[in-house]
Amino acid sequence: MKTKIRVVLADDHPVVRDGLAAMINQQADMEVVAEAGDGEAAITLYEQHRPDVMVLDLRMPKRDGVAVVQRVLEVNPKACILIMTTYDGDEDIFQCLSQGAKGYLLKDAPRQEILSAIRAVSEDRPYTSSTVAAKALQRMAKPSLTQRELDVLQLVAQGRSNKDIARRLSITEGTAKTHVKAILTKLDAISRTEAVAVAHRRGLIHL
Amino acid sequence: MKTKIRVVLADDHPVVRDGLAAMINQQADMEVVAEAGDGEAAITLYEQHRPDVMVLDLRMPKRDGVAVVQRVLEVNPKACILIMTTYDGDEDIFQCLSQGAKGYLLKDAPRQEILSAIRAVSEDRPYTSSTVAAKALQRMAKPSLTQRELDVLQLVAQGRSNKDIARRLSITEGTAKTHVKAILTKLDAISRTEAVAVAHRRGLIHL
DNA sequence: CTCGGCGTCCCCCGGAAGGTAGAGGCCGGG
DNA sequence: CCCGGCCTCTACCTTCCGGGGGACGCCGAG
Repeated sequence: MKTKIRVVLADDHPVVRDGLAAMINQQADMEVVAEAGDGEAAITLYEQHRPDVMVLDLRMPKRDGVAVVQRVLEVNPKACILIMTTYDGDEDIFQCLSQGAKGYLLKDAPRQEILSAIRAVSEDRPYTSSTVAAKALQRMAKPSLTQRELDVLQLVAQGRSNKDIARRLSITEGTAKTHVKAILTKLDAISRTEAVAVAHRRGLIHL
Repeated sequence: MKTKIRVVLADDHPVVRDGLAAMINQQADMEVVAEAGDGEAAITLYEQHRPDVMVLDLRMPKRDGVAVVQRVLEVNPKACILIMTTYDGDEDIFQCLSQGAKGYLLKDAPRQEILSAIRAVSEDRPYTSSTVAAKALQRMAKPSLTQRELDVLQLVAQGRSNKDIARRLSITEGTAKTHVKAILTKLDAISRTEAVAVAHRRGLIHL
């Protein structure tokens, strides 16, 4: 038999780590070599162990998944990273995937899917669950917000007025309104409140 | 040795169920007798197995935690239910606790806390993690929304205009505005968008 | 270089939102 | 029984939001 697939886990919930570890160690062809509870530990442990696969939660303390992917791929561009998160429709997913994460899974995936995703990624084959693939296509069609618009959107989501947003971003109220208008158009929303709802659904913002 | 504490798990993530099951079955004094992936199964399995403790996720398909708590306590008012969820600041928690759930935990709790919570609940002692207890006290001080206001809030959160809200609830626009005003006052928000942000933070609404 | 996207700024205007100040009906608890 | 909370409705007024334009400098891709 070949050597086992060495896996590092990163998730802030001990319960989830235990679950994955139990699931993985039960398999003959893979084993967990380390577990991290936050983003920084994840990076450290990756460098220490150089595992074949890293299973990564998107939402973590200290550094989120996106930052970890970025950093790890800087160190080792061939790293095989499997993203695992609770939410679909999350913009962060696409950031991770376009940055080079090899796979993406939802936490509510059945055991079998999780395991085959790990195997796929370990062989450098990309794995993306079909629901996510579908979302990706939808997303392509839709206009994306600029960085500045995301800044504004963030403040809009906090309930700030245009005037308030302008003050915080050191621009005029007129400019703030221009950005808000652009956001409304791109998100196909009638009011700022609806824009927030849509943006949240798409994972453009995290409340 | 006494008979083991018999536990039923209910969570929609296979990974989490595995993690809890592994953690629990490793203990000498407890065992998992059944696992449910949604609310309906949870109810069925409870009635079938009559476990000493039921560990319940708040967010589940088909029936959410609140409904399950209600139903199970109807059948057996002495049922020991431990709520376990990802989010704090969630209004549902208080509904569950006031309906008779015996304990509440966050999913990011360490192993030891989870296990001792199960033991406490199995002996009919209430268990509430300190962070939640603190929130409960804060909540007491704050004004609560009426049912009608929650209805309106739900629509506000979807980005509906006052006129739209009025139409959907079969009331006049003026009345809708009255409700929105009350919401703004109670949530201490300046604009409807801020109200949505606050309400979401407090778990009054789920987007 | 030229074109397009981005960020910044400006105008006008109608309509929606939010603040103020009431008032009547209905129901449950003291 | 009467008080208080809730839901409903009303009118007036100010401010803000959102739709429609147009304009400028900057920068990077073609």
